[in-house]
Amino acid sequence: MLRLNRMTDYAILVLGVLHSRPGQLLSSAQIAQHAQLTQATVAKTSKALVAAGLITTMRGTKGGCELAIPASKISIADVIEAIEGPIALTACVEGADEPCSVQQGCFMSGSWNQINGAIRSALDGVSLSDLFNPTNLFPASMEMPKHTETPSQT
Amino acid sequence: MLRLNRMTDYAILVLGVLHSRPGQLLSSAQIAQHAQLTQATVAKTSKALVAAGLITTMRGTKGGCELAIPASKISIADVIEAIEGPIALTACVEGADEPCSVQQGCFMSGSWNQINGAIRSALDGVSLSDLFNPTNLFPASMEMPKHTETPSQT
DNA sequence: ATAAACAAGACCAAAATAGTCTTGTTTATG
DNA sequence: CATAAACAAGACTATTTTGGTCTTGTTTAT
Repeated sequence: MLRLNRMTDYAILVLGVLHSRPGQLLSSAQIAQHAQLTQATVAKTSKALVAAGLITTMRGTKGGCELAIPASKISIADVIEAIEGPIALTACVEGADEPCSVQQGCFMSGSWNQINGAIRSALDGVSLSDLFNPTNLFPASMEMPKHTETPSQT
Repeated sequence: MLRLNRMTDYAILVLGVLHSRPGQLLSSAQIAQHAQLTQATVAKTSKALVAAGLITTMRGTKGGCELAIPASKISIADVIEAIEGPIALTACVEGADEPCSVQQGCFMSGSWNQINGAIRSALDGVSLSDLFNPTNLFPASMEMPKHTETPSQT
């Protein structure tokens, strides 16, 4: 199972809380309460989101966080990259120092770029507002009972 | 970074070795030698590949492994699923027992199916033979120097 | 009967991840 | 100016996951 870090999951939650309260500066403690996380975990998550430019923070009393850009402009890929780094399936080569210890192994190489590109565009194609309002993604087709009329069947 | 398990990487190597010697029964020790892995690791990898029906094994002296189906019929998705289980990015819900501990969190839900579907088809679209012969994927365009004529530029 | 191979699972080690804690800096307010 | 509330940064620990090994058992050709 390819799976997201739990921290990425938390990041989505945090962004979701901020999204649900547009224009408000929320302290990490408030976010923690809404997302049912500890303040420390929210703070840790926020750090990466700030670094990635997805949220902005104000320090001092009355400080807090808010979305830096609208949720519709933030893709899932952005969040994953903010927390987990570049999106790429790696095989054979992990870093770059050891190209490949096996001669026979490196018949591949090029194809991963193709695969990674496809995955990235899949993740890039869904914004946080899509995620938070799933109806955006299902414009009246799909999941419909069979007996209901469907506009245009695939 | 979304990354493959190292075991999945090994599985691709093992399949690559088998693919490079079609029709031969190779013992796990032989595969290990070619893939520069230990016999034990190859055996562990093979177990999952057998369970997934990607390779077949013969027991006893003269026993060994071979591809159960041609490499062109095995997709990257097949290999990943064989080793890592179902392909799906999970967020919010990990398993199924605890639907979501956060009310505000589960505004999402549906969209992940969309995302997962896209990722799966990306991984499904590349077979092992594509991976082993990357030229299949680059039918004379892409990575070409600018000054060379390109059939149809995007 | 024996040896070479796979089968299966227990088990340990190592690495990655999650989570906590401490210390420091910024800023509004009385 | 002092204080309290908030973010900032990073060290540190614990947990979980992953990787790898080992042992025992079964199958089969010679």
